[in-house]
Amino acid sequence: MAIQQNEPSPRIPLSRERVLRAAVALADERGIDELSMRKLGQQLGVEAMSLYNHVANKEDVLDGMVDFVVGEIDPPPTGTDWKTAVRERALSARRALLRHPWTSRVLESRTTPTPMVLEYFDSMIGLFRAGGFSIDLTHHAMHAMGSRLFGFTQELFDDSNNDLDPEAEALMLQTMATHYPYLGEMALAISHDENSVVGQGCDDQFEFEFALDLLLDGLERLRDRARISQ
Amino acid sequence: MAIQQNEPSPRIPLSRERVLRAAVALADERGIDELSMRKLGQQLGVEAMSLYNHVANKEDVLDGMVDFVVGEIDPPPTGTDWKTAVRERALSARRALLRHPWTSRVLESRTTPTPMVLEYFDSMIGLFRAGGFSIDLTHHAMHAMGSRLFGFTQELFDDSNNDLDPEAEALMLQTMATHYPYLGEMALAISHDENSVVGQGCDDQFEFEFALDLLLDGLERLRDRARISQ
DNA sequence: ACCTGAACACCGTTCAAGT
DNA sequence: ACCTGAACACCGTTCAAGT
Repeated sequence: MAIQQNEPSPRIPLSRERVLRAAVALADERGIDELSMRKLGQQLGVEAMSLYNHVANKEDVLDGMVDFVVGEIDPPPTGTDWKTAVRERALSARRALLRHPWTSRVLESRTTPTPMVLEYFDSMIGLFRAGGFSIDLTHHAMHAMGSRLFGFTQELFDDSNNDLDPEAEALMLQTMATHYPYLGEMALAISHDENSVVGQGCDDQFEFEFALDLLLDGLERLRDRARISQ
Repeated sequence: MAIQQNEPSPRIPLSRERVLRAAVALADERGIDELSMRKLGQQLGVEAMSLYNHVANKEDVLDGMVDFVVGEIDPPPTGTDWKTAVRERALSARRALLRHPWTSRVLESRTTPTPMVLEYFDSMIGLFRAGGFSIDLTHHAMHAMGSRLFGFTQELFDDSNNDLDPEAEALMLQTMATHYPYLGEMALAISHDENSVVGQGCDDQFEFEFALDLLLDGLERLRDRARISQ
């Protein structure tokens, strides 16, 4: 005979999973600015301090929330050409972000990408590579996909807050290559000089102009086509 | 005989201008997370409460900070073709945002664009129009410039938090058209049906796919060109 | 092992009181 | 007209204390 209670999910024990789910739900309903550890605890019928048994701190919660959304992105379709595969993936990502509109702002505040985010990028790189793109062009393509052309290029790997020594750096690159083969391949190709670090060797100015010119050229072509057909 | 003091800018009276300058400097040096009304006051040698004589609240400060950065973007060059004009403008915007890296995150949190931001968009639209782009293609071009293709389209005018009645809406569109001619032209063209509001009539899904396909087609072209030349 | 109460060092903002 | 001190309702987080 189960005892009925009005409390939200009363008997289910707290867990990281449950905390993150509640955080996503709260942000979806009330906005990310309304998310606080205290309100999150309240939502789970628990004091805020209890959350720290399942989660390191609020930053950890935010990381977990991003992972939750990234986890909702469909895996790349199989048996199609690279273009529809990349296309479907980007559209699926867009749908996930539309379901959780706070994600882009939270993403912008993250300093280091989580494994899930890296996995998403890695598989996206894999699609380009499988489509016959050179490492170099794939690299530019990835930057172009993420850039905002009103003045801002999203840096995938911000190397400015990097306090690792070269050996640790090389080791990290090594282990990364085993988990994210395409990311590793690209990182290696980009930084094959002495002081090589992941993301260094990215000429962000070049990448910005690459995406910008790709768009401008495409737009010009469309304009001229419209003129001719008139 | 001026009296010397070590206090930072002691005799200069407080003003909105001075508050915003200090806010930008503080965010540049210590990061946007470190910006608080209390620290901002401290930086100006004043209690936090004094700031409220020159600024409505913290949101107002953030709006002012964005305007400060947008104000640093160079005016569009004259006497050049549309492409170099748009290009120079985008590159200038990028330089401004690189000088103040917190801007993109603050921009993302703004709900309504300030007049300065509108002016920036308006003049950008003007460049496309002067370059012979149709209103329609200009509209798509503007969306494409601002979109982030990993899943997120930046909405220039988020109409979801719009509580104006149709008459007020029409009046706003009218006054907007006088201040921002190109924006007004476009808004009018987009929403020429009954329930017309600024930004409604934007098929965001279409815009996202437009930018995405423009990039994918361009990338394909580059890949094939690289293959041939090899 | 997990949850709590009290406490600490912070927030943004209001308001009556000072000059 | 501008600045201030005290106060309010919030934060994230620590830690000793409870079960």
